[in-house]
Amino acid sequence: MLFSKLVLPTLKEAPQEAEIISHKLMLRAGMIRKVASGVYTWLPLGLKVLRKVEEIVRSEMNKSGAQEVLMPMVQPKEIWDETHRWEKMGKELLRIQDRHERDFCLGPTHEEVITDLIRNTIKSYKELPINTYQIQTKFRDEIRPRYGVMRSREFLMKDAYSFGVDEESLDKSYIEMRNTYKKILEKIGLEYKIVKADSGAIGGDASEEFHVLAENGEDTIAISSDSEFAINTELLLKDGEDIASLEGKKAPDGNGTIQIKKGIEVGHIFKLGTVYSENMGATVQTKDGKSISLQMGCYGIGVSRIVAASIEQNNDDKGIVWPAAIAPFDVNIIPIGYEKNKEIEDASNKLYQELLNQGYDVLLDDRKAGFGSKIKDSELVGIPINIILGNKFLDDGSIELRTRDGQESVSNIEDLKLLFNHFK
RNA sequence: CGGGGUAUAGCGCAGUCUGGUAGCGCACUCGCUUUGGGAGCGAGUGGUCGUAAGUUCGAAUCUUACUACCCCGACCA
Repeated sequence: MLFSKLVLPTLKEAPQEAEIISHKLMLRAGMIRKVASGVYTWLPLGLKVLRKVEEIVRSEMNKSGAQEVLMPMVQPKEIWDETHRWEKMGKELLRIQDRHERDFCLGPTHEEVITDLIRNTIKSYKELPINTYQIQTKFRDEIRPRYGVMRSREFLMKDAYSFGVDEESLDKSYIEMRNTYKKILEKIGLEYKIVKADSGAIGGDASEEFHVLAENGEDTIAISSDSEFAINTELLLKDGEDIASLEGKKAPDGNGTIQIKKGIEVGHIFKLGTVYSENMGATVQTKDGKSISLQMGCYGIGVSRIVAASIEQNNDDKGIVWPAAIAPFDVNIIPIGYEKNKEIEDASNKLYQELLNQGYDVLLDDRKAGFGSKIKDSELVGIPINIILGNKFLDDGSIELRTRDGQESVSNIEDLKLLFNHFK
């Protein structure tokens, strides 16, 4: 009735395809299933987490004053020719043709589309600055997809593009996004580091990456022992030098020594300058009637990658330990003898409704299964709070509360409601 | 693309060396008994052994080609 089997299609053993912990746990917890290399279906449980991350990102972006748009995934060759990226991008750009043999690509990023929109829409400095964003599926035909949704070919990304009249305006937008990204990662509850980075193929001047710290991270970063400064080691290494040799050396910013850590890049912010606006003729008129190319910035967050990175940073031998803000459910009600005992069934159903009404995201595990399987699954999937109704409830009305981090307490149903009421 | 590996039921595996027509655990279905840490008993369902060709009386097993997937490198949110 309340419980759909598709919510918990858990696996006792991880499929052979998975190597790292987050990938294994996402498969075991029934969050994702592979369709092709680097291409995944999100199951209900995984999608709930993905949507929670997405909502936090959206809400912080909106607070920053950015405007949400939705651009197409399929993009015509013509605009990519204008920036010469149709040539430059290589095989990572998945090219397709329509029935008229016109060339298109699946969007790996959207600088061309957004710049096209802005040049046709914004004509005066008075309408600037502006920051636009979207949360949308990207496709990059990665040389080697791996680690499940950590490095997939199709993935969900929030990409934002700012436009302003001068460098000062760009700086402001950049700082605004930098602060917004901090808020997003803090709200989600991840340990992260802002890292000086190479701006790569997208081009432009300055750029910084946001790394979630985790042992299995693909990037290696050098952190100053005595300051907030961090830099991607790919910028530090000279030819033939290995990463280990950096450890303990003087930090690049002069504050203490270098500590080496592994990180997962979940965000990247760039000052693009006028590269795209010059190529595509995105100009506005200034106060004194001069025509100038727009100063652009672009800011990306890997929404689906954050889900994997969160698991990579927060897990134990039992399974996933979600930060509360993005857990698929807040509470799991575990009845023992649900289908056999009317008293348990009624109490569970009632509690489920009431918590739902109070605004909690609640699951009722009404499967015909023993306590062992239910609690194991709950721990695997990482639901922060479990409410157990069993023999003790029948005896004297007591209910057990058990958190994912192992704290147990006993209560009765009225006190429990008061407690939950208090927290909401 | 270079190097390494895997492919047998939904998942994990054995069987391959030494050819004889496919098996185990979990899951699933039915029945009864169970229900506070992945329940027990009984009865079942499910596989053209990745694909194609070859060798052979006979191929999961030997040969060749191909494909998919995974891992290590360059790319990236």
